[in-house]
Amino acid sequence: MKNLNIKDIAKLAGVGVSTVSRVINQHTDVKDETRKHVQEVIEKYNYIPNNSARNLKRNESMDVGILIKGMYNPFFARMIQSIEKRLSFAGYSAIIHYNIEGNKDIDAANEFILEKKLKGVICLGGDFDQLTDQEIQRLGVPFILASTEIPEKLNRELFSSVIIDNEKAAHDAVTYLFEMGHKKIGLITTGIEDKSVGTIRTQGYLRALKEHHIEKRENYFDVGAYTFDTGYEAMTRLLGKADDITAVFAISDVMAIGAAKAIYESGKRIPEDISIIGFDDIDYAEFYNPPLTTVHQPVEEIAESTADIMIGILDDELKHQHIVFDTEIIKRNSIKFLG
Amino acid sequence: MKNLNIKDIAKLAGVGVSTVSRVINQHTDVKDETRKHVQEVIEKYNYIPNNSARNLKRNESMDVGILIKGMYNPFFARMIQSIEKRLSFAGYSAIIHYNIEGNKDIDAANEFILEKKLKGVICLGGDFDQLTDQEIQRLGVPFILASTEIPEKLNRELFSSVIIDNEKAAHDAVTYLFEMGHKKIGLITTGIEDKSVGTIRTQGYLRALKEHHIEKRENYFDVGAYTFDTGYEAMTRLLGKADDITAVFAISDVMAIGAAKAIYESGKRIPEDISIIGFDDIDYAEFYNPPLTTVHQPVEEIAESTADIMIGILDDELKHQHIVFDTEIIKRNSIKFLG
DNA sequence: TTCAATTATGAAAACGTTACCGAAAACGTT
DNA sequence: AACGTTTTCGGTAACGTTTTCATAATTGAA
Repeated sequence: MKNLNIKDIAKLAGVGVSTVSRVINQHTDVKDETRKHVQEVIEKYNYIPNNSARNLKRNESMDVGILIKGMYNPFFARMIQSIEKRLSFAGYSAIIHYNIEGNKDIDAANEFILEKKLKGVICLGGDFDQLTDQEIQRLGVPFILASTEIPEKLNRELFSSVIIDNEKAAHDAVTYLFEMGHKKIGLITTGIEDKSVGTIRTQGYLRALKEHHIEKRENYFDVGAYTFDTGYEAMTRLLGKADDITAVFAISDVMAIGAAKAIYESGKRIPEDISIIGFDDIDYAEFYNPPLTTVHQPVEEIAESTADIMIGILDDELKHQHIVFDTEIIKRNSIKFLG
Repeated sequence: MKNLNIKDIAKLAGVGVSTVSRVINQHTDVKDETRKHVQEVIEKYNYIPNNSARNLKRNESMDVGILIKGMYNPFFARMIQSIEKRLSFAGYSAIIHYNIEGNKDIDAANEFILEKKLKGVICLGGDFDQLTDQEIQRLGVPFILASTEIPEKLNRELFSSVIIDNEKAAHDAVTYLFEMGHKKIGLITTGIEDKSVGTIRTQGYLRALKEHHIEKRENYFDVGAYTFDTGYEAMTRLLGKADDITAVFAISDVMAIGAAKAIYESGKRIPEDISIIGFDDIDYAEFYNPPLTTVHQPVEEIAESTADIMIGILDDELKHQHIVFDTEIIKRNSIKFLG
């Protein structure tokens, strides 16, 4: 029972193929009567148009790519799901690809697009500091950066972004720590040199310190890579070289929780001996013991905006735009008030 | 700068289109000399064959679908990533789709395949108890069930599966609880009526009870839906109607962690007052406080096997097969020894 | 009724590949 | 040199759509 094609349907319905095509694509120039009849035949024989043929003719696909930077990460995992849901509802497919490798995030995107003839690309995370307007234009499809840092030199009409203000969020987090009486504040971050999200959050930390006249101490820093393990290791080192800290700011919840394990293993308690604040507000944070104080990113909204922008642009109803969502400190029980 | 096609390359290389096609597809019947020359031209002009045209001609795609049952779930999220990695390495794309809806998991798969002309489908979770051999055959593509329960009546040559023995794993978990001195053991599961994973794990629990001559008590059960929230709610109810339990077995780590929160809020401690054992061994478990004792599923291996089977079958090097991985109880600190 | 304007339809030419088929070229054997 | 084999190659017909173009059917105005 081979699959029917448009010709078969045309014959079955007693019309020409172009009429069937018009019905499928909801063109207006077909008589209501014939439209209904053709639709019935399509229904009856369960005909599904061949996507490859359609894509070939139209020279495009209905696929949008999601390129994810880095290893497994619950925050991105959550975003992917919401994006896919919305994309799929609008008739698009999500093709996901994890870009584990290094720094050429834009090249990865480009290859991805060319190979799969994608209609658009969404990047989750990644470092685009070297990105140029030219490169974006060469991509040739709507390009959205989500949950990353946006280089300022870029022409903002060429792409969309949906992000948070990482510098401010980090600043607020350590300010909150300060308000709770903490002055010796450790930092578990992911970078200090580049222009990545981690570095920007580090800058927020630094600004808050300066603002409250707290001296910056090199031995209060350590670096991980957005995983439980590396958070654990970073904290272990921190405990060794900075045993006087009363609080630590980890720039991701998973690192915060990794760090917590190191704290417990060192015989200290949270928050009695060391306070800790995370970043992201993954659902695990609320259920951690003690419930983790953290800066909340509206994942769901970020994901939905991202998808909606892509859909809007693809449907020609939207131009590129740049959204920055507010973050919020969710106060739970991992921070002690020092008075 | 429109994209080049195979004809352009043929002209540029001074050969026929079929020769270029042969080079692209690594056919053997082309002289080494010409092959090299054509390859150089392809390289030079950065030519990428049009996938739609190729798929149309070959009447197939290079896409394999991943259909995921239920809402966001860190266990599946992790599997998706590993499967995608491997699939992508072998030249296939992963098209993911979350099948939130009800029970017609096979219909979802079928529609998915037809619409996207998928080369194969992998289902993560889902309930296939109503599935028939006929339906599988009608799918027409390699079909792999992962991390779910496999109905016995099915002809095992028609599909692959990679699973664990849920009944035994659950049985082992509560047996371990028994060996640690527990006799009043609560259960947080997801179902008791159907043929789902949850029900099978419930049966393992029941068998262990019987084996150790522990009376089954209806008020020791409660039901959630694989989320933190529902685990929390289930435990809250359990605490109300069964305040004498000394341990609880949650059939997923996220429900266990949700349950833990309810336990803490009731003023009890883990494991001093109530012991808890989870299922899955998601990475949260190791980093939870206290580290959660749980039954470990080899996610990575399950994912890799799943992908490898799909690739093997697609490349005609493998037949359908059925793998069941061993689980293992990871003893951490959420269980008290009652003596 | 007649003609122009509009609407509805079908035929056929693409879109960029692959694969079949036959022919040319290269090779070996006598 | 003549022949049969084998290797290498090019022409071309599909694959199932969409879209353009021409034409047939319908409508409206005179």
